[in-house]
Amino acid sequence: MTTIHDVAKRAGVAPITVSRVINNTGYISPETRQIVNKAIAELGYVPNVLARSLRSKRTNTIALVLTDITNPFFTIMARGVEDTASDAGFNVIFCNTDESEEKEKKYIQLLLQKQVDGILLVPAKSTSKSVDYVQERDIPVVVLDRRVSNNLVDVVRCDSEGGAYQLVKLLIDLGHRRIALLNGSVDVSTSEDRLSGYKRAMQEAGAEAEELYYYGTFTQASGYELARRVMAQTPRPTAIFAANNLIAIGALWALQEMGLKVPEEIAVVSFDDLPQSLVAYPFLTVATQPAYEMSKKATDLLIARLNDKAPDDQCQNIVLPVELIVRSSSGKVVS
Amino acid sequence: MTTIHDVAKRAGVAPITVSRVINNTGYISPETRQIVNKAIAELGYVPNVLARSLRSKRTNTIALVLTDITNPFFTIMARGVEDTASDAGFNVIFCNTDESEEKEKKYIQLLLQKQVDGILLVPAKSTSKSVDYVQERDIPVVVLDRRVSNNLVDVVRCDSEGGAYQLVKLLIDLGHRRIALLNGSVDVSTSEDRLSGYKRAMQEAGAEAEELYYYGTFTQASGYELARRVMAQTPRPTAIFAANNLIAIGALWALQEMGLKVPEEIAVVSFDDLPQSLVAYPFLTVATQPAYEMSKKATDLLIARLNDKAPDDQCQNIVLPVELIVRSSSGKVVS
DNA sequence: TTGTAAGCGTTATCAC
DNA sequence: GTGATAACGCTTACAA
Repeated sequence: MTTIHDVAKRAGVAPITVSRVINNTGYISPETRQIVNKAIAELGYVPNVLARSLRSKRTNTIALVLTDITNPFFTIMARGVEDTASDAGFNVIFCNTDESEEKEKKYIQLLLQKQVDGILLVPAKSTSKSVDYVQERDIPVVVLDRRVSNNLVDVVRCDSEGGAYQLVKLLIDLGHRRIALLNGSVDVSTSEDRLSGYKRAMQEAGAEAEELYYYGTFTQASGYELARRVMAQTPRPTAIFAANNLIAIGALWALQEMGLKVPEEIAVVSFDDLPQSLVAYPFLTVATQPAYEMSKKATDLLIARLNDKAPDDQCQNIVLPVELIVRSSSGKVVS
Repeated sequence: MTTIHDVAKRAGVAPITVSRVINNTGYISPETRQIVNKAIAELGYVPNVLARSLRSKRTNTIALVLTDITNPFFTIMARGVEDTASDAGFNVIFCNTDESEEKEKKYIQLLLQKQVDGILLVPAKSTSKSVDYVQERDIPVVVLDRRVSNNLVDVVRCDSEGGAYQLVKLLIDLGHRRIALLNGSVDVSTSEDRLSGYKRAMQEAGAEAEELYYYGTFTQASGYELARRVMAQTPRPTAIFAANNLIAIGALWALQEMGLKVPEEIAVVSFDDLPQSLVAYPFLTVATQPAYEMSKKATDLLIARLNDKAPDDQCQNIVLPVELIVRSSSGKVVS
């Protein structure tokens, strides 16, 4: 393996001079720089960032801890973080927790071992102890997508309550009163907030509006399960509000199996859109979150913290608006 | 920051003893182990893997270099690599090259700087010099999903030629003779192989079968573009073979805009399925690749190489079969 | 503009 | 079973 010493010897300079050339620090005469660069090229030298980081106490690496990268919402988020971090000279390590607090803890520990400069966290549970654990070790954290019980932390997320309200309001305006919410997991703030928005809209609709909500998980399997259960009731709901895109798809599978036509026999709306590039015939009415923009904002904030560019006397709580996209699955006015 | 020295001092032992406890190496008396573990817990000590790796020359980290993680095919691959590597005690760094040789080169360099133990590479071009560059520095590489001009490297991929043949054969058996292939990029082996399979099937069909193929990129935008161009011809093709899922979706957008019904007015088949969890009403006839299994195999092979468990006198060339899934988009027999 | 010396936190090597 | 010492490859602090 070629080290900085080998390069220095070949160039006839001291190792620190090579270091200065590599890092563009301090004054170097053009001639020396050229000689050093020649030696680097001839030897095919690649600096060892482990050694660099050990000495400099900076890894230029941040981590994104999320629940499941195969969910397109998080895939897009991952791209947003990667693109933003990369532009700022940072690398990103991704970790999937599968909504498990235990996995989250394990990964957080690993990341601290790796001396990451900062962490972006989508907490598995709103009661997550991970934020405290990281903060105790003086590593900056920014919480992404979900609220967390700890107040002394930066949070960047979208307006789940407002989005849910808009979707349910739309259904109500279309004439629906029996609207079932197929929700995600308990203990996740987005579930709670979407329920709050649902309740607000339902309560505004008055006494005939009947609240029907069910917790599950944010997966297609759970959406399928809940939809079957809900549709077995009498009288049946006339509309379904799925708390995310995977739940919505699971529900659509169930409805199709049961021979129910959307939106004629049952209206469906959902939180989270699917990326345009993955859908042949878009027909789901959704509240869509700016996933890319959100992750970009969070990454910028984290990097600002790393560079002491953000006022650390107070935490930021950034809430981005969601956009209602009305397509055919919500149907027309019900008489 | 708490170091191994702090723990050693508190436990009244030498640093190396703490090291032995952490790593479970050598003989340690149960009492000493307990004392050390107590000190670790009390101080909230987290080992610095930078220092460890610098000394031990092992990072327990591998890298997956792919083109775009927002393509579900690669998202699944990423999960496969992560899950497999994690089980074997390795961490994974992901990099998106966006099919750019330049980005690929930049990332490869970065990964070598980070001293990754090995690299899984989906090469941007089949002429990629990256494999050589990495091998010159004695880092094991396994090439994933695509062939590469260098023969002295392990490759794990799927049978693009066979899958393409099956899809086109299906169309031919259904009566189609004017079949347009909307292909991916030139210089990517999967494009070449899918074209080969297409040609083989077309040639078997005899003289009336008219070869129509177009190169683009593996994106929805390109599929849209090519479909518009192809469908403007007279006489029009009666079937489209999209070289991947994104191209297929782009083509479907174009066909819908042009008011052409699938499969009544034009049949469509595609390479790569979309994950079940993302599709409400599956209707595309596809050749689906075992992405998760492929990435698992590749990761296992790489890790075997890292542990000197694979015979290194010869490279492996693993080709996995693809599966034909016939749905409605390919239509019924054309009279 | 360039160089010397020391140290980052850990483990390999050898010793007891 | 446990420990002393040196070294991994680099950069900080200080000097010249």
